[in-house]
Amino acid sequence: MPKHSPLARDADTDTASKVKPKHLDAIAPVKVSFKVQMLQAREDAIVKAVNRLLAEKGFDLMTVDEVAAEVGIAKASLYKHFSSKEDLAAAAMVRILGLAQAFLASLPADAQPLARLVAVARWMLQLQLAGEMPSLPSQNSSLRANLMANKAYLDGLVQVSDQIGGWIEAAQQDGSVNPKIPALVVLYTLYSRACDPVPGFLKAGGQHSDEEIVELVLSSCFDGLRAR
Amino acid sequence: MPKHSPLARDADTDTASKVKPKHLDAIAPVKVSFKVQMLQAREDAIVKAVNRLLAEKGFDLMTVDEVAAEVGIAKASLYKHFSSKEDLAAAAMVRILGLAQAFLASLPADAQPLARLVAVARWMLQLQLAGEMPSLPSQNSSLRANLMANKAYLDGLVQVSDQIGGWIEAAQQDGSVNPKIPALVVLYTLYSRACDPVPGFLKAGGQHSDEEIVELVLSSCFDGLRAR
DNA sequence: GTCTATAGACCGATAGAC
DNA sequence: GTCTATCGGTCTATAGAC
Repeated sequence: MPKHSPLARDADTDTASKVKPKHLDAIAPVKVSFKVQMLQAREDAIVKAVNRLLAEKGFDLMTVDEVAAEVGIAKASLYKHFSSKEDLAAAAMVRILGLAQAFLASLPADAQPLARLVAVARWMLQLQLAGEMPSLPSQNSSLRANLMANKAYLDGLVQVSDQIGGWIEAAQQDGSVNPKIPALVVLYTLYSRACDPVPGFLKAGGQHSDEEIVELVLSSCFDGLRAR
Repeated sequence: MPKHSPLARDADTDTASKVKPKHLDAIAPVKVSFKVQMLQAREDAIVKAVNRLLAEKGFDLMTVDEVAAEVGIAKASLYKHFSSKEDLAAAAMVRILGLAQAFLASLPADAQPLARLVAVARWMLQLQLAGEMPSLPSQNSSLRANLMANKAYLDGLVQVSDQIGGWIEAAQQDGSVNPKIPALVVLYTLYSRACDPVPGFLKAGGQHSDEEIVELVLSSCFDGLRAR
């Protein structure tokens, strides 16, 4: 779990804490950097593998042995980076939240609020269809407790929610989103596109391309089933 | 789960198959009937317990020991009725499908197609909020295989889907449901209300009553998020 | 020679099955 | 009530860097 340097560092769980004390950098800066880069690269590989497995089988059916095998390292080495299976899942969620923040920031500055919301939903659906959206069971309480104790996760979630929440309110004020629906309901409805089973069913049916599926689900979400 | 009369029933795995051959009924009809009733009552208690636990914790987190404890019988007795954990889940699904069929049949004969669809969605949401909607992970492959091999489940699913599917097509023809959305997408969208996480989130938030939650989700489902 | 990180055996608990 | 498999988590012997 956390490797603290002898110098005053506050708790952190990742490899960055393995960096040499700064006064030694002048002696062998390249080497240290390389070592750290290797560790970070491996951590990244671990998180990506976890992400993929979470998307494919879900938390309960994912085993730590599988993760280790997929990364190609020993299970004990996993526990040098992450102290529990829950931590692995949390790291995957933090990664996704980071990707989400990057996506939100990449939207054109002149985009209308509603267009932004649609773009967010589309992004989540595409990610899900690509098998890259980790979906955690909301029922597992030990997992929930772990997530709620994870600062990086909570921070990311709050930031993303605040940003999207602002767009929802703006869209309701400019009249493009139904103002009768509480903003929180709109937010949850958008979030739930990340674990919507409909895209998977349609994909399994084989009648539609991924693009068609995304647009169909977006249409049912924003326009509703009732005729307009 | 449907209880067939001793007359004209085909092979099945549940207790009903333990019924005495018909020609013996005249000899000791009361006794047999009582015995069978006890077995059926216990089976019913088992399936209801499974249903509740599936709704509460999901398939993966539900243990067979829990089921036995909840029913108040020995675990071994469970295996007299159902040969595997997957079978238990399948029985719960068959029961729910039976309830669904009864509900569909109870709708007034003069109800419009769209009104029927809304009623179905409302029924699923109410069941979910009441903690009585078993939701199975669509990822677990052994469970899926077991369900797909279960005739009673498939039959029930097909019957319900056919009935609702007919209403969807009628609603699209009378112009009340968007005809641009394939009927299958509409059907899946309705089904997915059974495992929609939004009601649970809203309930956990405590800002809305169950009735409000149902109507909010119905509105977002049928009217969409976009303003009309 | 010392020190660290790893790989793979290992353990305890638990769940499904009978 | 027992048996077996599996999973999360740990321990130890070793290989390699310095």
